[in-house]
Amino acid sequence: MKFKRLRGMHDVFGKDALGFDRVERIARDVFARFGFQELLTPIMEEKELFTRALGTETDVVQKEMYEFTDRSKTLVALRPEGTAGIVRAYLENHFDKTEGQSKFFYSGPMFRSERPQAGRLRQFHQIGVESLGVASPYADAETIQCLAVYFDSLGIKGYEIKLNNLGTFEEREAFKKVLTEYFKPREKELCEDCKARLSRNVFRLLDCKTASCRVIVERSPEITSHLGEASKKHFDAVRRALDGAGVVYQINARMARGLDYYTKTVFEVTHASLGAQDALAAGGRYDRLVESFGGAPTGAVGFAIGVERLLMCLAEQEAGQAVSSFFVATLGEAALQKGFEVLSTLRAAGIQVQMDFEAKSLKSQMRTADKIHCRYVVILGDNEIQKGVFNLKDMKEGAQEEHALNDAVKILKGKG
RNA sequence: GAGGCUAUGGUGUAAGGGUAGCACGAGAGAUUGUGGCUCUCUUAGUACGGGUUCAAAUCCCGUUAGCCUCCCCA
Repeated sequence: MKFKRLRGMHDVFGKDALGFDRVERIARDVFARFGFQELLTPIMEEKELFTRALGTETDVVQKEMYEFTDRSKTLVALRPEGTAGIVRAYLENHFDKTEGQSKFFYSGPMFRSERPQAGRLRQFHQIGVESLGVASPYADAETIQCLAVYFDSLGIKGYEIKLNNLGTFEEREAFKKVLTEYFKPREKELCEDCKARLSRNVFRLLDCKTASCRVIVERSPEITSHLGEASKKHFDAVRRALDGAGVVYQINARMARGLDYYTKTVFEVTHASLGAQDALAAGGRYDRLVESFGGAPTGAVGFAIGVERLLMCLAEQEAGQAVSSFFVATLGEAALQKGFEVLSTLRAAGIQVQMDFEAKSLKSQMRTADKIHCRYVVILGDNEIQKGVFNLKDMKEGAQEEHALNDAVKILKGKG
């Protein structure tokens, strides 16, 4: 074959397509219950939007974005995540002026040019939620609870919610110094990766998997004890609210996030069955992002779920059931013509019905009907056409009845 | 982006220098216009490009893709 799909990009069909559909349907239902409205943004934006939002130093921006200059010489990028676009749309459509608070959900493809692996694709899908215009810790708790309720509704077992608080930008900068001062004298004992992380991004050092680094990390200062009063109070309030709502979580004081926009609350949902790419969803508060886009200081919190990873966690779903309940089988050219008419009439009446235009023998048509799990077959041959009737076979019972062609819609509706 | 492992009909697999085989699937048929079970027949493959050899699915090199770990993240 001449063409192949691009690396890290998948075709979705069959069981996966059903999974996508189910996951999105339940998301709509649950998110609506929590008051989130759908907001779909374009998959392309000015590149600058993402570098501003995510931070120029992040890997996502530095080496993973699909970017190009379009015909009008604008530097654009395929979105690597959903939040930046939502915040842009929030400001551009004046939600900040017309609504006290705005709660959105979205669903769609994201693009990151990484080396593919199970659970890591170049085009992947996220479903996410953003609450804008709320600084209250209850919004954090609501968001996290919404995520938990969603996973429970899908029937996902064994997921873990990890919670941390990174403080304000200022607190985080101050803590970065504290951390660097702690690790610097121990640099020689660190692994090669961590030596690099020390100057590039100290926070990443905290979740290093090397045993030797872990020993050092375990005794490192924790950010929770370096927070200001406001951040501490916020964190406590989030925890109390979650406890009150019965959401189970774990505090992980060493959890860092890769995107620069997070402030205060951050969280991550992991699942042990996923292997190396074990983050099922992640999110947090980003109180400075709206401001950095030129809006007023605006509290905001949200999360994104990796749809493909979610599907990997779901137990094997039932195989696809009948694509339709009725099948039209014909014999001969005249019947084929008549059959097509009947087919169209039935479909216009809202009945799910299939027909095989190629089949030669009645036998092969019956076989096809059986294979796609049709319960009833409408049989049309010259005999029937002359009498103005059709035969209806019940594939399950094996019984067969004759009815007037004019009553077809009425009869089939009664069976359906 | 780094290291490693892998690649045989549509799918799952066998053959480990000497005839590419099996199962499932798909298609047709088993007394005239009736599915499922059974039987028969048909279908279709060594990822791609080089090299070694009398001979390559098998050995070597490269490419591509997938997977695992790292990195990163959803």
